[in-house]
Amino acid sequence: MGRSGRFSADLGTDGDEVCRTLAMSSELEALRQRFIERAGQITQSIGIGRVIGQSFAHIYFSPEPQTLDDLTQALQISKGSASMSVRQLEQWGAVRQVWIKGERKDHYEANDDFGRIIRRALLDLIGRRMETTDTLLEDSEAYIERGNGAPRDPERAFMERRIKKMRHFRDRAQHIWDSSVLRLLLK
Amino acid sequence: MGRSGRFSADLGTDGDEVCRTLAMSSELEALRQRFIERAGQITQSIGIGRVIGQSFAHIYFSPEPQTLDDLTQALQISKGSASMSVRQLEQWGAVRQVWIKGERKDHYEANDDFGRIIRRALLDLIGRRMETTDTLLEDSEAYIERGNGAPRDPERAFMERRIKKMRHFRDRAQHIWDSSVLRLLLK
DNA sequence: GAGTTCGTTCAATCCGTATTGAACATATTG
DNA sequence: CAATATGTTCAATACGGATTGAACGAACTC
Repeated sequence: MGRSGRFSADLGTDGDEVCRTLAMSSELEALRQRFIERAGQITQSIGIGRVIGQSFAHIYFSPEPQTLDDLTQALQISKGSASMSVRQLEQWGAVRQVWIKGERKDHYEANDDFGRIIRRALLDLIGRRMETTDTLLEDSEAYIERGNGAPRDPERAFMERRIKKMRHFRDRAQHIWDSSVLRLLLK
Repeated sequence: MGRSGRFSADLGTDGDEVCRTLAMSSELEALRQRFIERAGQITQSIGIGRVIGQSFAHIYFSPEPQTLDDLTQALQISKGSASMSVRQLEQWGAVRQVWIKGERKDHYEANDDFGRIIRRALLDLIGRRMETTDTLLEDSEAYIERGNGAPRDPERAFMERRIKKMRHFRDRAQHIWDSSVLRLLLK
C-alpha cells in the first residue's frame, strides 16, 4: 500500500495535503512566515505585486516542491493569482517545474541562485524601458541638427544644451548598466 | 512702469504669467511636452509617482526658474501636489531654490548633474530597505546558533541551508551596492 | 493690525492596478 | 465519451497609494 494509499477513497476531501509540508517547530515556522511576509513587502514596494514575493519565498522555504494548491492554501490567494505569479517566476528562472512521478499537479521548486534571478528580472523590467526613451532623444537631436543654420534664438540654444546633457547622461547610464551592474550581479 | 506693472489692478487675474516662459517654436514645445510626459511615465513606473518626474522635467526644460504656480498651470496639478513634489525633488538635490529680487514666490531651477541626483534618490529609496530585512536574517541565525547541539531533523537542516544562502547573497548584494553602483553613478 | 499672498498639511477622494473567481481550455481517467 | 482534475484567462472588483483642495500658518504690505 504505502505511497499509493493516497488514492484510497476513505480519506475524502484533501487528506493527502497534510503530508506536503512536514510539521515544523513553531518557532521555525514563525521565522518562515516572517520571511514570506517580508518578501511580499519587498516585491510590493518595487512595484511587481505582493504575491510574487510571497510565492517565491513560500517555495524557497519549502523542502518539497510545491503545487499551485499549496500556494492558494498557504498564502490565502486565489487560483488565478497563484497561476500568474508562478508563471512570472518561471519566466525569470526563479522557480522551475519538476515532475513527480504519479502526480498530476505541477510541482515547482525554487532556484537559489539569486544573482541570476535578479539579473533576469532586471533585464526584463528595466532593459526595455531604456529603448523607449531613445526615440524621443533621437527626435530631439534630429530637430537640432536640421535647424543648424537657422537664426539663433536663446530659447533654442537653451534647449540644445539641455538635450545634449541628457544624451551624455543617457549614454553613460547605458554603459554602466551594460558593463558593470549586470556583470557584478551575475557572478 | 515696466517690471512693477504686475501690481496694476487693471490686469486682473493672471496677466503676469504670460512672461514666465517665452514663446517656443511649436515643434520645440512639442518635444518639451514629450520629455515631460516621458519623465512622468518613468517615475511612475518605478513607483515614486508621476508628478515627481513631470515636475522635474518641466523645471529642467525651462530657461527661467519656475514657481509652484507655474507647475500647477503647466502640468494641471493641484497646489498641494506641486508643493510636495518640489520638496521631494529638493531633498534629492534635483532642484534648488533661487532667490529672485523683488519676487515673493519661491523659484526653483534644476540641477543637471544627474549622477548625483540619482545617487541621492537611490540611497534614500533603497538604502533603508536593506536594513529592515537584516533583523529577520539575524533572528534566524540566532535561532540556528542557539539550537546547535540539538537533535537534527531534516526540516531544520534544510532551513539552515536556505538561511545561509540568503545571508551569503545579502552580504554580496550589500557589497556591490556600497562599493560599485553608487561610486560608478557618482562620477 | 487687518488684509494679502504663498507655502504646507492632511483627511477625503479618486484612480490605477493587483487580485479575484467564474468560465474556459486541456489533460487524464475509467 | 462522460466525468474529473488541473491550469489559464480576463472581465469585474477591491484595495492602496497618489492626488486633491480646504484649512491653516507664516511672511509680507500698507
